[in-house]
Amino acid sequence: MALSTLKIRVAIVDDHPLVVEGLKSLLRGKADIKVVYSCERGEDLLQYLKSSDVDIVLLDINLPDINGIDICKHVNREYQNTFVIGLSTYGERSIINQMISNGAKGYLLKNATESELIEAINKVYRGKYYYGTEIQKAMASTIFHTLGNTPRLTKREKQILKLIVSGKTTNKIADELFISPLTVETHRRNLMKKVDASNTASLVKIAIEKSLI
Amino acid sequence: MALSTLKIRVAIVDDHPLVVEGLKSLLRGKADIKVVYSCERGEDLLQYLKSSDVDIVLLDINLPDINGIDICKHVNREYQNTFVIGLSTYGERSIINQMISNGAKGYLLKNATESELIEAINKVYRGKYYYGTEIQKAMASTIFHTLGNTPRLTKREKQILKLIVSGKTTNKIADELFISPLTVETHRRNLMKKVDASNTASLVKIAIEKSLI
DNA sequence: AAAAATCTACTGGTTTACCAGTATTTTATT
DNA sequence: AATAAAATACTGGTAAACCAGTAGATTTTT
Repeated sequence: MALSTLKIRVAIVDDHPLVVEGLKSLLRGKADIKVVYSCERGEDLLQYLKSSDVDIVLLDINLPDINGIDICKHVNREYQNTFVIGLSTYGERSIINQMISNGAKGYLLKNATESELIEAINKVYRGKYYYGTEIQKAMASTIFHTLGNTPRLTKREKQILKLIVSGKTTNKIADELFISPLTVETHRRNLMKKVDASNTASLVKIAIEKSLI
Repeated sequence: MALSTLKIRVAIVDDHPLVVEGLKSLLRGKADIKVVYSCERGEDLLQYLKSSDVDIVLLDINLPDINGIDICKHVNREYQNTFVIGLSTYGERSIINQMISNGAKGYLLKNATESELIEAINKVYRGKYYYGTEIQKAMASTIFHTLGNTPRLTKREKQILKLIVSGKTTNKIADELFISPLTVETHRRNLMKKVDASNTASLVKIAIEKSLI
């Protein structure tokens, strides 16, 4: 239908040949999409991009040489007109966050449907974002689970926890709340006991993780 | 088209009458959706739910009496067949996270399009998740921005930071890495300087916030 | 081969956090 | 009014973190 020059140029990077072939055959029938390149290693892609233009990179996260996150960062910095759509087997939230923070405009699980893939490519090509239903679900469930089993904190405890997380010391907190530092220390101890933390570091980690703040 | 009993029963909770009217008129034309209730306060909704069945609650987050997050939690716990779709003006990530963690199956910004709203109601009614494009975009951009201006950490620093965040003390880290505690302390100091933290608490906070780990 | 960055380790001192137990006062809950 | 929960504050001690400066050894980059 469309002229060759108007087609969306897609590059595929994945170390599983089966996945590459699957994606290729899925996209072969599409009039406005053209797979212009595919490879198994991240380095190969970076090499290819030096001499050729690509609109969309379908990028596996778990590559043998460099990790997908670094490639994403590099592509995003060097090529303003090339957008990355991340691909992975599991929807691990930390990875998704890192991908997004490094400029990935879309993200799909490998079991995404054909229509999701097509929609992702089209949306991202037009400058929008796209996260597959499975990714959204994974994000939601991960959030849901990491937040389960949340201990109940009192009003004062929450208040003090916030101040601890913000980096204030016991003495400063006491000053701010017009109470004795010894009281703050007691609250601190109770907080650690409630969330089962052995020191400030894990207290803060858990507070953020379970969004107790 | 569909019988009255098969329509999706929607309740609207928002303290801006204009928004309520807007939503109502948007949904009035839909054959398979029926707005069965609307109110301005969260308490009113909870009262209504005691005597009536509702499939979907369109819930504003910034309510005058109780906050939306608590209502969401309550509805989710008490009524297994009632699903909540959050509504808010801004896509603040912390709020979205809290909503999801309290069982909201969908989330939209108030400037969502008609088709987004309809799709959200239908998907959530069928047990799926739905987050509007604007929400996804807001999430992505918030993540992107909170992660901007990230200091570069060395391999060793990252390794030690991970162990600190996981709650290990300097001595334990030294043991684990077969180096002197004094070295670990130096790394610790350098880490704090790099991310501009004055103590462990803020170091951990920043590490998680900027996903340096 | 030289320069820069990273990792390593030290001295010597101050501050803050952590542990355990107790106990009074204030605020909700029944 | 009675009970429970939360907030307050203490003693006395140990452990860990924080601060500043220095500096040799190793690895990476130029």
